[in-house]
Amino acid sequence: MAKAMARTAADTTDTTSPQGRIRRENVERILKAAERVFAEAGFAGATMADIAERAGLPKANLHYYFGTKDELYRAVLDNILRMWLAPIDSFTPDADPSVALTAYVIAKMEASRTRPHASKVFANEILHGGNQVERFLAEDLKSLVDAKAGVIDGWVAAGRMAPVDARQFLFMIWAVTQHYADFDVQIRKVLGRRSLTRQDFAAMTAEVLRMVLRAAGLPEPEIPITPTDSVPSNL
Amino acid sequence: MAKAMARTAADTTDTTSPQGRIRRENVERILKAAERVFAEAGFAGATMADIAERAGLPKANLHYYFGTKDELYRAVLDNILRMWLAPIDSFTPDADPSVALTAYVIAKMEASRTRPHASKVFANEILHGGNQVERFLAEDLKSLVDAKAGVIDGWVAAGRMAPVDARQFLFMIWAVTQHYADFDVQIRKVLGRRSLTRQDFAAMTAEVLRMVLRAAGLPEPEIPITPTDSVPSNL
DNA sequence: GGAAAAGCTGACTGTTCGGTCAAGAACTGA
DNA sequence: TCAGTTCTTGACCGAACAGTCAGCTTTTCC
Repeated sequence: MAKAMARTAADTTDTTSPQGRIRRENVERILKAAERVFAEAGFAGATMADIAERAGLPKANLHYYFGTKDELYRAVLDNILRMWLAPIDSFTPDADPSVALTAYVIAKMEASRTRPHASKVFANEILHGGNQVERFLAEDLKSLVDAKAGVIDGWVAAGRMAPVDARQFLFMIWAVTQHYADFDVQIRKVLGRRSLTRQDFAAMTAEVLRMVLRAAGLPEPEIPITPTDSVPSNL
Repeated sequence: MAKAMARTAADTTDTTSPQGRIRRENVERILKAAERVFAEAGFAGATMADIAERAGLPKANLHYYFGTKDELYRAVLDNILRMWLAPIDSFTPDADPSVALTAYVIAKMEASRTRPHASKVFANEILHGGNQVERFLAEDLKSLVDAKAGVIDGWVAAGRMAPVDARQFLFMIWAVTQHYADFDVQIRKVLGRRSLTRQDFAAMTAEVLRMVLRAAGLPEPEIPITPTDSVPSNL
């Protein structure tokens, strides 16, 4: 109950405050370890001891920075949600549908490749009722989808892409791209691969893109996809 | 350690044996309750007490039929896996791609509608490493996918559908259709619906089908989809 | 250099949960 | 009817776990 206790999850957001170097570093280490453990074991299956071990810190230290397991979990989720919304910015009324869709699919596939744990934590949360993200879904995400569905409807009305139910179309993109992170085990086993390389992802991305563009009634790109290694990460 | 203890999960499979009526009924009740609780809470988050309460039986009774929580979980998974493979039977070399794909997508969407808990339990298992289904994935499912990919490749080679990577195409169908069970919370919140009715599912199925057929370069169906209520369930 | 603040942590606690057990009730078949 | 089998269940146990805390060290800032 020391005064320091008051500085917890919420402060993670505040990257401008002059919080100590030590605090910042440790919070980051803990969040990184927690994201991984929560992804692998789910909220209930994860233990503070596991997370502590992965972070290389004693368990009591976690409780110093994050009062409770719940608080730590919410901090991990916050981190993930903030990242979730960004890449769809490419959807604007004036944008070329092909270009916007291509950029979006590539960004989502890159997210699945580079931050699979984040995707899994989110999937796990939704799967088990999403109580922790109810507000996010019903407000932030809904607003975004409403807006972007409007953009897509505009594209359709202008004859720039085939008629689709904009919301279902977005669901399809999410489902397919996130599948490569969330169901990686299944994909690897079915393909008989031990792991999915960057090359694998490049090929899968190209194929997903092809199918998505076809579903939108758009011509397939001539240029092959070259994945970059630069994906902004706030973790 | 009574002799009866030996009759556990494995017997669930054997529906022909003249096992007692009471046993059969209770095993079924427990499996049904367990599927639901495991779906809602995951393996670690589910408690035997929760399952017992949902089944309307004392906890010790569960341990009489299923020795351990692990054993019960495996029985639930077994039940689900058996169901997983069936609907893709419509993929045969001589079948019409449009008809086969339509039947498959409808079957998968119906599974998501009528057995969402099963889908969630499976998703949860894969999400957390799939240790319990490793053999299923690497053997049964891989064989099936290899075979059906061959069928699809044949369709493509015969010019009966657009060129696709058969395996990625199957992943897409799985991802999209299962998404409606696994991510139902997200879908409901984004659409602003309290629940998804049969009519909602009919509309979503039609849209998914349209996108899948387009992705396969096939003409869209003239006839609207009319969902049936008859989905075989072995639970 | 020194005092206050921030950070650290081993040892501990209360609770929850999977699993056990022994004694009895209900069912079965001859 | 009766013996054997199957089924039932409250009470209990040990392990695992989240969370606490008091006393300590390190850092910060004047």
